[in-house]
Amino acid sequence: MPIENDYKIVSLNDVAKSAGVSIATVSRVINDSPNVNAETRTRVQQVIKKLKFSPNRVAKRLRNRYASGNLLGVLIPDIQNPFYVEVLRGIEDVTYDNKYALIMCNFSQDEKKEKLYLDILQSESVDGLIAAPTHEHDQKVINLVKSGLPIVCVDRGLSGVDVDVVLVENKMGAYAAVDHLAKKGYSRIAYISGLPQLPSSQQREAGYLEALQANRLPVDRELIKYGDSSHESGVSLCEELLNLPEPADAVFTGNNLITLGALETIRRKGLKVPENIAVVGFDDMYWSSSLNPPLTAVRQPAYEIGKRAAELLIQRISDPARPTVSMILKTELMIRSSC
Amino acid sequence: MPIENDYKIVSLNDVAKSAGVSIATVSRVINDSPNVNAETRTRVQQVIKKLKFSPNRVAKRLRNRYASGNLLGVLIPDIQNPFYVEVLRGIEDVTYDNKYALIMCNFSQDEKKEKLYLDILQSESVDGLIAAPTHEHDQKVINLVKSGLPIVCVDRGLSGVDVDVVLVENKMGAYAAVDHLAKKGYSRIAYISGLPQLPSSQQREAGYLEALQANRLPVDRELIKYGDSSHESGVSLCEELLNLPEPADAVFTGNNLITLGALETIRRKGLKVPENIAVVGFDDMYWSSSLNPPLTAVRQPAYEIGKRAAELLIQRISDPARPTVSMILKTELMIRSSC
DNA sequence: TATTGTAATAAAAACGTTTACAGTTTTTAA
DNA sequence: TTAAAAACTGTAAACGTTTTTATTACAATA
Repeated sequence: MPIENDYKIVSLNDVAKSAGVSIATVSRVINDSPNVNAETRTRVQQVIKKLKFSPNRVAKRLRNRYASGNLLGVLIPDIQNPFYVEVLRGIEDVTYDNKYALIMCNFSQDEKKEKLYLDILQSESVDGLIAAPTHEHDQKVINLVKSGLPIVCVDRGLSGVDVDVVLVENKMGAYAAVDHLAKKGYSRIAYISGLPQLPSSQQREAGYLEALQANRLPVDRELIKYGDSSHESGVSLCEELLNLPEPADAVFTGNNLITLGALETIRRKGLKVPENIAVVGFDDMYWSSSLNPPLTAVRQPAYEIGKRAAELLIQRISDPARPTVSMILKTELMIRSSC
Repeated sequence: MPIENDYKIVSLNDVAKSAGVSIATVSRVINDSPNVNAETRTRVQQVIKKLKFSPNRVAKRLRNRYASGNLLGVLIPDIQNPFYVEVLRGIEDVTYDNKYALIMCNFSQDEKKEKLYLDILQSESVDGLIAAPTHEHDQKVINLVKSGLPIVCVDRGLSGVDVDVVLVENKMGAYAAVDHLAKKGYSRIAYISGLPQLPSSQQREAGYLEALQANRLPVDRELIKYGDSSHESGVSLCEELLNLPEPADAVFTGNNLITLGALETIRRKGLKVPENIAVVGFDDMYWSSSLNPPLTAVRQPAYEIGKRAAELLIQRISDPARPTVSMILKTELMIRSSC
């Protein structure tokens, strides 16, 4: 049962013994405390180097539960979505520069998994957490915020509690996309929504509706489809839209994966974009221009979102009292050939 | 400086006091030890539930450094590469089912970052590690293997040391791709390689050369380009190939990102695939058929790789003495329209 | 000279677990 | 009835840190 690991890990104690000082002194040396004799310091440093000592992070975190263990957590809804991967990269670049380690957890839009990972993260005594909660009333995350754990939300806010949040102008982004479609002359513009309980889905729907109204287009409830934000949902819901008695002539897709799913269906049916049906997607990808046809899309500054979120989190950790902020980033409509 | 966290975490001690037993008994209850009175057990369980106690993983790991802390590490070379994301998903599904938590570290093909993360992982006392080393002689990983830490390598092996490894038939995959191009009548077939020190790059090159030879095509060194496995390298190296006095009429790209980069260049130059230049890529993506044109590619069973690796790792943790295995998975040529 | 202050260091406690060991009670067997 | 065995429970040590408190040596001051 016990795993034998013949490798003896070197501890403060080993260093202390070898240097002929107490462990307290060694600790002071590695933490750059003042009040340690220059001579002693160099001697200890030499031993540290010789024994290849590096402090055990686990012990450190156990001891200092309220100081920094240099460990952050990230809770990602869906690692298959390139948007979140970009966010992750932004986060990681910042945390790396600030010497934080990162526990990344992907819960695949599964609430049970989310809960488990939150428990684990808490139990690992992370110093802070970046999360995209499943919905605005995600009690588990709300409790965590209330408990005082530094948290920054990305992509989705949290209702009824004061928390840092980084997101984009979802409504305006959607408006721009749909307005673009309308101005091009399309009149039966569909919307394939992601999970309807997500604030972002709702805001995008609001933008969609507003743009229709602004262009004096009627709202046809048949043209609004709700899915679960997955690639598969894009495939099937687009299929439904095309099978309508009076099919859509354009579709605004709620995220990356939905877009790709919709394109797949359109291609399989042998239809042409934008001749038979125009497409504008929410979320841009660096290879959007290699799609068939090059995709017109609402670009979210995903990397930037991650970067900002990480910066905010690190700030909050060092100053838990600073007032919370909501950072709203702009979107940009990337016009290519799909509309 | 110290972060105030008003949330009092409930410990074994709290439960013990509240239940009127010793912490040892509580520990036995949560670990399903035998030899605890049924009555006591239920009483303790009730208190646990009431106080919402959950054991502190950090303390647990510190105490039991050679038993399981239910924590694994993953070291990913490039999270932007959809291939690794699929591998990650495979790993995560298995570890989740087996109640392991995962620390995922992305080192972006940066050796310094890799080293840092390895140190952290070790210092976090992970029970095991899944890694894709930067090259066969990655000393840091080799040392870790020698130290006795359970490790499984994916995508790339490790020379001179006995370690579990999961990879694909790179050479045969590449052969199939290039053979397909040759059979279609292309004669100036280029290869854009990823990082040349990667075993996988070398094996793919070997397959490329072998297929040329088998089809009695001459080897033109100008048609082999070495990059760093990035999207950017695909963009620029493809550009070079097209600017050749006698340009390539087909290109076999060494991975996902390179493929996308190459397609970008081709499109920007106003060239048509496959009329002006045929493309076959290594690595398939679930949206490959939505590319312009639908991409012919060598599919690696990425999810499967991750899944197998995680299974092997968990096996090894519970039985450190079992002989190491190399698991070689098959590739599949997905023929679409880019060639 | 006696006292005080300061700098450097050591000793010890604490973080939350698990577990070896010891102690106590209950059960079993003779 | 009693000895031995089994079942149960508690005590304390240990994991590797940081930090508070105590100790020492020595210089400065009165």
